[in-house]
Amino acid sequence: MGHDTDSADHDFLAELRWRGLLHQTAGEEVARHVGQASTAPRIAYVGFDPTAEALTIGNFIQIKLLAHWQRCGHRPIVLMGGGTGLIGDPSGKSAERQLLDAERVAANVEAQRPTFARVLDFSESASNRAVILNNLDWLGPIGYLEMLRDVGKHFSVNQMIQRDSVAARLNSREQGISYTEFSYVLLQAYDFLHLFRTRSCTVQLGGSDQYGNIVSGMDLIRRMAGGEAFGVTTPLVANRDGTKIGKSERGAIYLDASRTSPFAFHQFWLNVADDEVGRYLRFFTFLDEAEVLELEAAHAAAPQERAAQRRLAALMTELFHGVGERARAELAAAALFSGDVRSLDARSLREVASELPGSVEERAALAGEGVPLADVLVRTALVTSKREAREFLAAGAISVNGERIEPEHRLTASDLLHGETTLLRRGRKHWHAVAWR
RNA sequence: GGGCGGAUACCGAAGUGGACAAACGGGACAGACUGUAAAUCUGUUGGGCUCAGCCCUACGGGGGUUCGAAUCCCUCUCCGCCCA
Repeated sequence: MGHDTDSADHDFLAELRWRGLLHQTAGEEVARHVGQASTAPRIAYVGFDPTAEALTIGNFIQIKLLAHWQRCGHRPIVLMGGGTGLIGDPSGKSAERQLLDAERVAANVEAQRPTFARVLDFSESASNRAVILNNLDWLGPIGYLEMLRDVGKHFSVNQMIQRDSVAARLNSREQGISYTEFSYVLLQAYDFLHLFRTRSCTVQLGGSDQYGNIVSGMDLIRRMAGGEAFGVTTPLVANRDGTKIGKSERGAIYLDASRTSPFAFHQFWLNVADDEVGRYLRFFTFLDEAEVLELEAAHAAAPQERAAQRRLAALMTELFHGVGERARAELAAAALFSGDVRSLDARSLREVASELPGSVEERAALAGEGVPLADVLVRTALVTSKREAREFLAAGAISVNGERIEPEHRLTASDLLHGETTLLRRGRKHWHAVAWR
């Protein structure tokens, strides 16, 4: 099999197509512009909305779009919406957005930066190295009159109100749409124009909800610069049942270790459903088609091995958290899911415990009769009330250090691992580390 | 502006003076079985306690009638439908 993903003779659209990441293209002969080996390297951008300080695996698809672009020999631009983030894109939103203040947006832009470096090549030596730009740099200084006169002139309100995202809000009595959000498309179109003029950027990539914004930018480039530009969108990636990818019961999965621990991140991928794992491999990893097909075949032959999920989890964790964290996550997973935590040595135990939610308890409470387990449980995230704690205990859902215990169990010194920690578990998957001080 | 109907737990939805922390369905959580899967079966699903029992808070908000109110009355808010 060819590991030729870095070579420039790869066809970007074909790459997206087999992965199921190609939704629509916009522009005449887009395939010729971006596709073949014979064409010159092109420049494309994706806009990112800095409404959160951390990116989720949902955002990763868009970053990955740029990565494929780069691996096909083209040059990617990450456009942080420091300016547009102050306004808010109405696309795909059913309610008016909360406006963020400029400092918040600036902070988020900075916080997101390192995540991009994990996926894109920013090295000086690369001829097609990625760059990060912030549209506040050009949207900030622009004057209102200038915007209305030079850019607004080219937009027809008649067309703007036809757009689904706008029409839905216009027809909604409760929500409505503010003039601010209504005008959003001018800014994004202007971004594209600006990048076309200053960076020779001719392609905008994005999710399918960005199609309208992208086409508006292409129009503006034609009208104001007499140039030709193109757009490529990805489908909305969702699970087969229509639910959003990347939501666990604890909320979104972030790419940043401060929001989602490497262990939780690893677990997320490991728990992908059988009938989704093939799509996940295509969507999220850089494995080539032959490797994916091979993994799928292996998985179909022996689903209980979950080779596909393991590979997926390993690749993703390594990509965002590095080899060391991946190894730690795998070690922790092996110990926790076998339930065999007693055999861990002190160092491994500490590492495993550090991957889990934890709390600190008074060591003195363990003396003599000890402390009722239920009382300790309420202070963990495993249960929400003492009543619930009793319920789980009665149902046999709670184990201490990997072993089932009686509902009336009291924690004593004998429940300490290496004299310092007790690992509690609810059900199969929910762990909590108690440190005794 | 007028008329009618409605607001019940995470969601849908019963209940129309006491046996209601509230049927039923979905969801969620847990147990069994498994592969950290799916399906299936079982249980739980407001909070507290000295836990086969007791106590507190709850049926849109506020007030009232009554020994007793999710249920009756007044009022406010919001939603739906019809008429202007």
